[in-house]
Amino acid sequence: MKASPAPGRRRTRRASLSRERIEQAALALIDDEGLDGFSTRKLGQRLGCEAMSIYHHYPSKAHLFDALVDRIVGMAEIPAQGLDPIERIAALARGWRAMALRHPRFYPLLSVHRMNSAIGVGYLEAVLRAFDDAGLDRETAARMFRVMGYFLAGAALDEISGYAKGPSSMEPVSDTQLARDFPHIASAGAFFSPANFDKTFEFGLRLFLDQLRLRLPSPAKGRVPARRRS
Amino acid sequence: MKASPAPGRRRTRRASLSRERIEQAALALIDDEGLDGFSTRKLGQRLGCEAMSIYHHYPSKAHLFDALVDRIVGMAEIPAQGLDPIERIAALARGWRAMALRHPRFYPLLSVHRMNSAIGVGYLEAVLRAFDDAGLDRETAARMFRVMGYFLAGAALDEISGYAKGPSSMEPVSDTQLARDFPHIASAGAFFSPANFDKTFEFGLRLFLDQLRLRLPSPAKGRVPARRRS
DNA sequence: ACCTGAACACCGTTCAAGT
DNA sequence: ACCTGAACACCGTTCAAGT
Repeated sequence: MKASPAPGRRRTRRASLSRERIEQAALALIDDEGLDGFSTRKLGQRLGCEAMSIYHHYPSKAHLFDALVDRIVGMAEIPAQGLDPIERIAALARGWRAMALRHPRFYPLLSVHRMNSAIGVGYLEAVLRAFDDAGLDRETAARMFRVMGYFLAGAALDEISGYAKGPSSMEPVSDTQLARDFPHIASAGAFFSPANFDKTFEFGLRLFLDQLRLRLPSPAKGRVPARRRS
Repeated sequence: MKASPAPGRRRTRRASLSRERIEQAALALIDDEGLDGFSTRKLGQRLGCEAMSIYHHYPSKAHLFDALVDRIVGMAEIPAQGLDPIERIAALARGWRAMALRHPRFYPLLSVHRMNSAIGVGYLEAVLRAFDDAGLDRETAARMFRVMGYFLAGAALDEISGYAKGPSSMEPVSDTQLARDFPHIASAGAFFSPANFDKTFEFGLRLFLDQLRLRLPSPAKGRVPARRRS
């Protein structure tokens, strides 16, 4: 992990630059030092080249980060289309969360990123298709899709900021003040710990899926839903 | 709005610096130019002082931003405690959203900020108290509180990135490709427009409140719920 | 106590030049 | 085609100094 030159073949001078190498090194740098710790100069250092060499492969840092978004979103699991739509939706939700937690330092960027690349839209298409396949009308499917996305974004951000120290530094409330002035928060604190992230996520997902089932036109239990026109 | 010196009294040399003035100018700067456009030097320019003068009032930029978080969260409406708990929860949800949209360029920072100041925890306390007052057991109250927070965070971020151009710049999917390769997204696009933000938010809020009512021990219709011990 | 100004160690990116 | 190195216009922050 220390830019070991791998002295094998002689054709590559110094493991010449490529999008693949750059993106992997960029992701590793962000995993290690966070978005604030990232810089093109540090990335160049890891790659054994000048910072400016990167600009031959990406027109700007923003474009490199766009590529990272695609790479990470592309890692999110998409269940087979033959499965039951509700099962698919649940798997997509859990897959999104797993993807977010695989690169927690990067996720804050993803959470404000508009996913309008082919890979991003392709992922969203797979999710929305599951809602359509479940038998919801178009409007309900679209809104349920959106609401689940809200839940997923918020859950990921909460879990990530729950792991990190966070940028807050002013006057954190002490435990004694918490118990005295904020009794509800104090007594619920145990449920907000990282050990509870799984349970809270599954609780929220079940809540959502319960409402989803209530909105289905028929029970559709175990039935293969017909593909909608087009 | 252009640093007009307001030539009134002669006691103040040049409207001397204060936390109040600094924070208001900082917020205005972020509203105008976004978090990326903010810098202590630009802020000094707006205040008619050197950038370093700010450091006499805050130990660092992070501390100034913490103060802005408090200031903005403090603006979120907290409904009177006498109201019905479910009404309170709905008002708190709408109030959070309104607060987020009042300073959309700042909200991305708030979304990853740990709210552990007295003001932040005080706000969370008011929200969680409403869930407890509704009659839920402690664990359900804590998890419902968290899940609503997830929904609110995701909704705010989606609406904000829906207004802005966003950092994405690579190869946005064209409308013709969208219609061809991503038919579900294409036909649902109308429901994702800013004009639909209100409806989607209210849809999600109702979905959540419906599940909340299902979990209440008794209908509790119009009844004033007893305060829980302590 | 409150503010200044030079300085330091960083950024992303432009540009002309090297191979 | 691919990479370099100096340079430019920025950052947040330290520090010694001014009033």
